[in-house]
Amino acid sequence: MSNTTNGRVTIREVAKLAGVSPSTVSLVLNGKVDRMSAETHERVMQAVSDLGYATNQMARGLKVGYVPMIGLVVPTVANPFWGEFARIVENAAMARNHQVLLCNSERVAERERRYVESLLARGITGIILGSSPLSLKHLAGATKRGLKVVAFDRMVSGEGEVTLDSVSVENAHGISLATQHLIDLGHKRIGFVSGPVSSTSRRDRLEGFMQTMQRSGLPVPPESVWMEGPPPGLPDEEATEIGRIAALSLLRRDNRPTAIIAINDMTAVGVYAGARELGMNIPRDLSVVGFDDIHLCKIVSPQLTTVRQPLEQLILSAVELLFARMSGESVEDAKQRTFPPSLVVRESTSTPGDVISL
Amino acid sequence: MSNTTNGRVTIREVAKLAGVSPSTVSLVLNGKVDRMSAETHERVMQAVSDLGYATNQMARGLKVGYVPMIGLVVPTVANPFWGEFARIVENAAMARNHQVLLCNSERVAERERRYVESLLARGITGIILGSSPLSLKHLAGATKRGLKVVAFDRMVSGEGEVTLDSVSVENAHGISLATQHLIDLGHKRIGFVSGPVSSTSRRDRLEGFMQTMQRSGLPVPPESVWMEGPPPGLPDEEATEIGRIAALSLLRRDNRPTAIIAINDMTAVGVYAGARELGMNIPRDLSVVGFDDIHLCKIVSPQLTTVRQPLEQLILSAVELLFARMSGESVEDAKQRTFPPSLVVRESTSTPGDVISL
DNA sequence: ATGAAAGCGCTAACAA
DNA sequence: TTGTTAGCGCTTTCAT
Repeated sequence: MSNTTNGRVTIREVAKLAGVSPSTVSLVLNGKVDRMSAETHERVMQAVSDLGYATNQMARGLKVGYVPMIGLVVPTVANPFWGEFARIVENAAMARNHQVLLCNSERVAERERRYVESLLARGITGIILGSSPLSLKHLAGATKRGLKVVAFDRMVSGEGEVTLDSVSVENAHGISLATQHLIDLGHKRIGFVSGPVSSTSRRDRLEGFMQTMQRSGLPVPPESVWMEGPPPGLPDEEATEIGRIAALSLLRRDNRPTAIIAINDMTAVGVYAGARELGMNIPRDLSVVGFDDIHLCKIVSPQLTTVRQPLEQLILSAVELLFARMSGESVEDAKQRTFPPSLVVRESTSTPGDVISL
Repeated sequence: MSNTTNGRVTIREVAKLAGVSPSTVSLVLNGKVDRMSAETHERVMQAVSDLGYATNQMARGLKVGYVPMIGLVVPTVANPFWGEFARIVENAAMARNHQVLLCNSERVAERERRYVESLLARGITGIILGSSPLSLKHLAGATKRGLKVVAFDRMVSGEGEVTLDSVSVENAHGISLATQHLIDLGHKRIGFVSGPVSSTSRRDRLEGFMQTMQRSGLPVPPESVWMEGPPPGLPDEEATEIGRIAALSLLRRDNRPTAIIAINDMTAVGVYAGARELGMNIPRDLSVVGFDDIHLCKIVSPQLTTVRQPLEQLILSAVELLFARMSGESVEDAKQRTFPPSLVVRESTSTPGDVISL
């Protein structure tokens, strides 16, 4: 295969073997073969495969100014939702011959900024932003220098803010589906467990909840919506922990809710844990609904009723948008694509029973 | 900040501002300041920060032949175990100023090979192999060309095989802990759910099970060991599905096992699902133990008894080994580090009750 | 203690 | 239709 002593095969060796110049090889490699003799083309291809040549991406990247990679910034792939997310992004990127550089922001803006800076230095020109603080000021420098980013949270465009493309599910509508489902079952006191409302998607979900309750004339006492952050010294899996703590708090109150809507599935599973600690049975004593529809929903007991986010579609759309931007295609500015959610009723919701006393 | 029209700041501009030559700037950037006047050093640093200079990694990589990145190959980060794994690897790499390029092999060797090929082309010189087919023939080319790899499965060194570094938990011992725990509780018919024995870690776990049973004089009828693969058209989460199917099969037999040991936690959770489908209660009707101790163990109900793998330690050790190899430090050949597992008893195991009839 | 020069492997005008 | 040439931005001898 290789005939160099130590390193990899270069374009010159291919050229020599094929009896052409390096630039001709480059032309072939880059598909610019319109006005090339079929015979030359063939010879080059042969040499490439004989030598097992593969383009040195560092050299190519230096020359052309970019590299076939995209960045993926998520809070942490230790959370199964983001794990699934990352997997789908990777496959979509692979279909376009790109690889993905994984960045777990751990939700700290400074870390995110440093990551983005380093992506730029590596010649990456586009990133997918899974979730991010409400403000994107820390990314302003990068976007100004040409970094394309498409976000999953629809971004607020405040003053001094970057406006950018986004793809998202209709969050408010999704939650309203969930809320209405519970109301239809007969629930009147419904809790909402969110954690910090740190993104537009969270804000929209909360809003959808409030509006639907209001529409049905049901009161939402402030104590029934949980927006506290994770306990300090957060464990790796903050979402479940928030759910657990929140459930403990909400369910110990007089006039406790008979149902809880969680901001996402992992949090809902945390609510399961909290309710169990109090000896409650789901759904008999408490109905729970989540958001996202991760695999886990079908595994936990009882299977979780949730709002399905068409994740694959969303991501495919995001990746498509990103590649359009990266290749300089003109896309109307700051496109916001949204997709419809759907309610998936499983076992965790039922008509409210008698409220058990603790 | 930047004073170029469009692109990034280069080393020449820094040099100009500092009134020195580009090579001096490079020297500073690479910490070769032993015999440099403090004053020059200072001026360069100042210019770097004034201009917000950041090294172009493509150019640097081209020159030096490698790039501050490591590859991470796992079956799929959609599986929470590998998600946690990836997160820890990323943090460890970050501590060494490296980033990680994520590769979901989906357990297909050809895909793995293509990935590794492309990592090489990008100037990556080291990878962590989370799990891999038993044979590593498909990586022989890459290792021959200098790629360093440390694996999590201890690798068989058959003929024509690559021998490489590995870090792993004492798998057989871990399972023997689990098996003995069940035996001590009074279980006599214990099932083992593995899925395909495709790696040494799986092989070792199975072995540990067989030996411990034998030591106690307990028979292991072949039907009580499940080694079938995922159903064709595998869903994204194969591990849980294997567990579910296996449980369904094992538990429907006469003389069904009163306890099941699963090859890992996700599979154990799948066993939960299967048992539930049959109306069984865990641990009353069936004891279950897993392996790994992922976060989920504490979330599911009942909390899963499992064998804890000191994942953080393992990964830190692997990354350390990898960086030693990458920097050409002499490490004895094909180092195999192993770490001790520990049993974590939670709620999913108890003394066997009467065997319920289905 | 610092600078000049060469070149990593590739691509893209421009020439031929 | 193909080759020549000039860098991309950086590091690294080798001079000074």
